[in-house]
Amino acid sequence: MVSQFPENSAEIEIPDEISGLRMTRQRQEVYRILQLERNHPTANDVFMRVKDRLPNISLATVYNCLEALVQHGIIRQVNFERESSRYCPNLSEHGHFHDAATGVIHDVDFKPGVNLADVLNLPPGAVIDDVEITLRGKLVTL
Amino acid sequence: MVSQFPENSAEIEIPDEISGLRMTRQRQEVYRILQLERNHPTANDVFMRVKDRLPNISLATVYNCLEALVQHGIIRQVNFERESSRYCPNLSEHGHFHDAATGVIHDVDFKPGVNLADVLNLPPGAVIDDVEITLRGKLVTL
DNA sequence: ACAGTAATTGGAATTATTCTTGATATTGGT
DNA sequence: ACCAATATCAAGAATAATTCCAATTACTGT
Repeated sequence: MVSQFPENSAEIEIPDEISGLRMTRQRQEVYRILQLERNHPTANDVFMRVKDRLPNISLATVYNCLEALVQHGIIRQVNFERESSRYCPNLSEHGHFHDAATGVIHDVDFKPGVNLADVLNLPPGAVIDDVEITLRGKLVTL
Repeated sequence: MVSQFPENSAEIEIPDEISGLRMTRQRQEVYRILQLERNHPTANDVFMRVKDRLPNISLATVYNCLEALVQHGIIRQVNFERESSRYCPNLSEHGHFHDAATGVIHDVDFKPGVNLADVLNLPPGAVIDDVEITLRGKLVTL
């Protein structure tokens, strides 16, 4: 089953299955919110938004859906300090800039052709599976 | 007051005050553990270790001490995913390599002369206060 | 020594997240 | 289409790290 409500202009088509994960109605709606809200929502943010469409969904289900999507590499889980986890659908390898003034989190792309080993003194024999770069600072209006 | 127990070979002298923070007995002992245990202990790890010397210390105090030390820039707080916070006395700007096999966390230094703006497409006007780089992977014996 | 401030304790409270259990839904085989 | 097996969901209880709070205790400057 693909998404209902084609009357909504912000509609996003989500298939029945993504990389081996069966996209149930709940997972579709959770995923849709992430596509629409590009501001790195928390599980609770997603929960509140998704209730518009699925009034009976539970927070536990939102957590389950997010976990399933993360596990299948469909979305990314992002953590800042000890704050609640945030989720983003941007799969390209990227970092995050956390604006201290506004609290807004901006995606930061790597410049092409950059190699980590050029920048860091990695321990010998280190094979990197995952990189996480977080910047904190302010946006100064020029 | 400086540290008692000079008979301990692993003794580390800790002054009465560090960068404006009064070093109480509890803060001294917490800080000492961090200097001795360079393996990024959690608050609870520190708590258990520090009880050898201060049997009546409370976990809340360990948290308070760690917070005071972090706030005064004497130690750094490091977070991995949603795991409990870890603490390290290495103040030089560095990243962390998390060995998935052993769970050990290695400090990773930046190569000299590297500028973040060379590597990342920062949003215009971004002033960076803090950088956090975490790598996850395995150490392969060559 | 005294008053005022800061730090410590121990336990309760908080918060994000996970777990558990029973109900629902979906799939594949016949 | 029907049934059994499996997967998912919902609701609330449980957990774990951390913070908060109120009552002592320690330290500081005068």
